[in-house]
Amino acid sequence: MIRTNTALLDYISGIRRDNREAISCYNFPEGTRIVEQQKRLSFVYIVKKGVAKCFLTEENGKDFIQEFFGEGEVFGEIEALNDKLSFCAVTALTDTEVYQIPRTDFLKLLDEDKVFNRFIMNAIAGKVRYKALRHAHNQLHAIEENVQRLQKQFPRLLEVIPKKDIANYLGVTLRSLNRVLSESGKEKF
Amino acid sequence: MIRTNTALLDYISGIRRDNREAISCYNFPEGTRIVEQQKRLSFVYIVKKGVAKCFLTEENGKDFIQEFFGEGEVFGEIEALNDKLSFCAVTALTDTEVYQIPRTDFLKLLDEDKVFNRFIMNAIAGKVRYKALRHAHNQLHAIEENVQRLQKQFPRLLEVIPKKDIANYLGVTLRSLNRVLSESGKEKF
DNA sequence: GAGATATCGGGACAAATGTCCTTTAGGATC
DNA sequence: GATCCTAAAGGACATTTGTCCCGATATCTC
Repeated sequence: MIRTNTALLDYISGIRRDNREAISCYNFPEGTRIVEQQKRLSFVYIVKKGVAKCFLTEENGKDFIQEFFGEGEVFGEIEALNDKLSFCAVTALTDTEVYQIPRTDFLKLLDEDKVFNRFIMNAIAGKVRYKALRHAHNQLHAIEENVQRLQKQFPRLLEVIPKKDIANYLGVTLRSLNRVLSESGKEKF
Repeated sequence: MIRTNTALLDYISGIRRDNREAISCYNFPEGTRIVEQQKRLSFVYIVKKGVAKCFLTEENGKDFIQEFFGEGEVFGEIEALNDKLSFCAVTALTDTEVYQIPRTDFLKLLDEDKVFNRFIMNAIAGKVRYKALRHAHNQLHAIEENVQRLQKQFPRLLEVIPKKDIANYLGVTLRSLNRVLSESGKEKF
């Protein structure tokens, strides 16, 4: 649910010690936007601290949350590779620090640093696997089971993430989420 | 919907001319199973000819179709990278020929052949992007709009793919799919 | 030809989910 | 204090989707 990749974070921190001019670090206060949807991206980002949400707004105004990015998660790498416009926006859910790598430097690193290459390859592969399992579950189960799965993965869910975001992550309305939460509570009595 | 990657297919065909011992080619008749779910995979596959379906069976017995693989699509690469069990099964929807690359040769190619590395990186990145857009749309629109989107992407849809598979791809029941198909037909009169 | 089996189509009803609307509460701003 | 946001909670109702049927049709097998 909140994805992390501490091995990648450690590695990029190490690279940065030798390469300070290429990799910069920025702070985004809670609620601010890090990446816009449908823009050309010049950078690849890696979360150093905090949690960001990555989401897509459809033409009907509804949002769908792709992932919550925690420490070490990379974003912008898909766009750097395929040279298309960003298909998601990213905003800081808490105060968030990110490493920012210019696209050309990122591609050069991929090409010249085999360890980095493998880290990124694994990160992207992880996204495929995660999405595959998540969406299969979401499509084949009722909201209640999907919520329970999230709570199991991440018990502090309701304390940390606004309910509207949880609903948007599950692809349901806030009303429906509230309903299953209160009803599954009742059943215990 | 039916994904293809002819550039990768051409490239792998070229590699195979110099490397015939590593990359073999097999034929799978319609309906046969190429990969099992929850198994350790020893190979990475690239579709040479035909269409295969990649799907996941949940513990409640329901299937969810992840992708239809057409020419040049690669599968098994996620498992080769992360060394986990397969999370999907793959069966031949039509008679299907595949190139089969032993896992160790695949990883060696990734490491030693920068062009191949980039092809695979782009292929996996493409899967992330495709899934992100697809699932956002599916979660935020009604079945009818989702079917229309598929028909627009792939007009011969209903002639080529069994309805049950289309329903499983959309994560809905066959009954619901039939309903929206017959009702959206009626509205035109 | 009789008996399996698979795909397709759809009726009737049940259950899940969405839409719309009202209320409450707290924080921010002027 | 008045006003404006935003998040949360939930009632009432409409719509969508699923479940459980039954029947038709085609193919394959013995």
